[in-house]
Amino acid sequence: MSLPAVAVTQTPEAKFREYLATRARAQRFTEQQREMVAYIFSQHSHFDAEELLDAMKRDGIRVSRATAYRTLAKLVDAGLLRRLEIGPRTHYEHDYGYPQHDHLVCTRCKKMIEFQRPEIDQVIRDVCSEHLFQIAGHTLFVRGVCAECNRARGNRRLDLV
Amino acid sequence: MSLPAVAVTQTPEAKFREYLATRARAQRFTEQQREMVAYIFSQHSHFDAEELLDAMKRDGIRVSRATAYRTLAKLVDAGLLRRLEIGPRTHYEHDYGYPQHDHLVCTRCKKMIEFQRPEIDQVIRDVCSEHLFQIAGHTLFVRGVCAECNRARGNRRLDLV
DNA sequence: ATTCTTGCAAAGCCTTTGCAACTGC
DNA sequence: GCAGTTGCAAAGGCTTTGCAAGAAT
Repeated sequence: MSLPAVAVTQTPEAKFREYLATRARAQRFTEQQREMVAYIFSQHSHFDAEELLDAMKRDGIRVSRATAYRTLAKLVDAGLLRRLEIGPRTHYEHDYGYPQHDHLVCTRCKKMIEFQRPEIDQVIRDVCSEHLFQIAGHTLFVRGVCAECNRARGNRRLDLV
Repeated sequence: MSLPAVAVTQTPEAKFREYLATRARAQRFTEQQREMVAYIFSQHSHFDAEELLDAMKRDGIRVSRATAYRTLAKLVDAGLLRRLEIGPRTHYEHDYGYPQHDHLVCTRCKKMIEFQRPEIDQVIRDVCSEHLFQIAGHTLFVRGVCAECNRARGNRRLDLV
C-alpha cells in the first residue's frame, strides 16, 4: 500500500470478466467470484487463503474453501493477483493496478514493507544476459526485523540470524 | 558448484559436532548423522529431502525419513546447510564452505544457476537502512528459461510469463 | 544410568480433486 | 439445456510428531 497505484482503465471485475470471456472455452462469472473480487480489491493487500476465508466469513461472504482456492488461481492467471511464495502458506497481493516491487518481511510481526529499486531489475537483467537466461520474473524477500519491532525489543541483538 | 569455495578451517563433520556439543543441553552425534553429513558434503549441492533419501538409499545408506528431516533441520541450524524455499518442496544447499549467492532457476529443466552480485547486497543494505530495517538475510530467485532449454525450444516465444 | 535419537506409523497442514447438485450463459 | 461452477468431503503431497525401542555419553 506504500507505493503509488498504477493507472488502470478497467475495474478489477471488468478485467476479470474479460479474462474469463476470452479463454479458449469461455468460463463463467459467478456470484462467488464477484463477491471475492469485490472483497479482495476493496481492502486487502497481502493475505493468504486462510486469512481471506476468515475475513470473508466475518463479513458475511459465504464462499467455500475449494471455491476460494479455485478463484484465487484464476485471479492469478488473469493477472489480478500475484502469488508470494513465502513461508508455508501462499500469500497473494494485488497485481493489477500496482507497480512491480519487492518486500522486506518482518520475522517478528510478519509485516511486509514494499519497495521499488530499478537497480535491482537492472542487475538481474545483466546477470541473465550474461547467462543467456530468459527472465520470466523474480522473487526477492529480505527477512529481518522492522523498525517498530526493533524499537520494541530495545535493540538487544545486533547479530544476524 | 559454479562459485569458488570459501576457505574453511573445520570439516563439516567437525563443525556439526561442535554445534551439537555446544547446545544448552548437549545433543548426540549418531551414526545416521555422520553418514548424512559425509554423504551431503561429498557431492550434493542442491537437493530436497526426497532426492536425498532416494540417493542415500541407492548408495546403501539407511536413514529413515523422520531422521533425515530431523537431521536436515539441525544442519540448517548449525549453519552447514541453507534452506531454499522454492516450489512445494524445501531445497537445501551447502552453506558452510560456500559463498553467499543467488539463483537463476530454470522452469523447464529445474536447473539452478548460482550467481554473485555485490551490487544487489548493496542495494538491499540501502533500502533496509532507509527503512531502519535490520537485515537477517534475503532470498532472490530469478525464474526463467536457461540457455540450453532456450536453444532446445528454438526461441519460439520471447514473451514473458 | 541417563537422556537423546531412531524408526514407524499416524497426524498435521496446506492445497487439490472427484462428484453430484447447481447455475450462468 | 449445455457446459462450467459450487460445496462437501476425501485425497494428496510434504513435513512433523508421539511413542517405544535403541544408542551415545
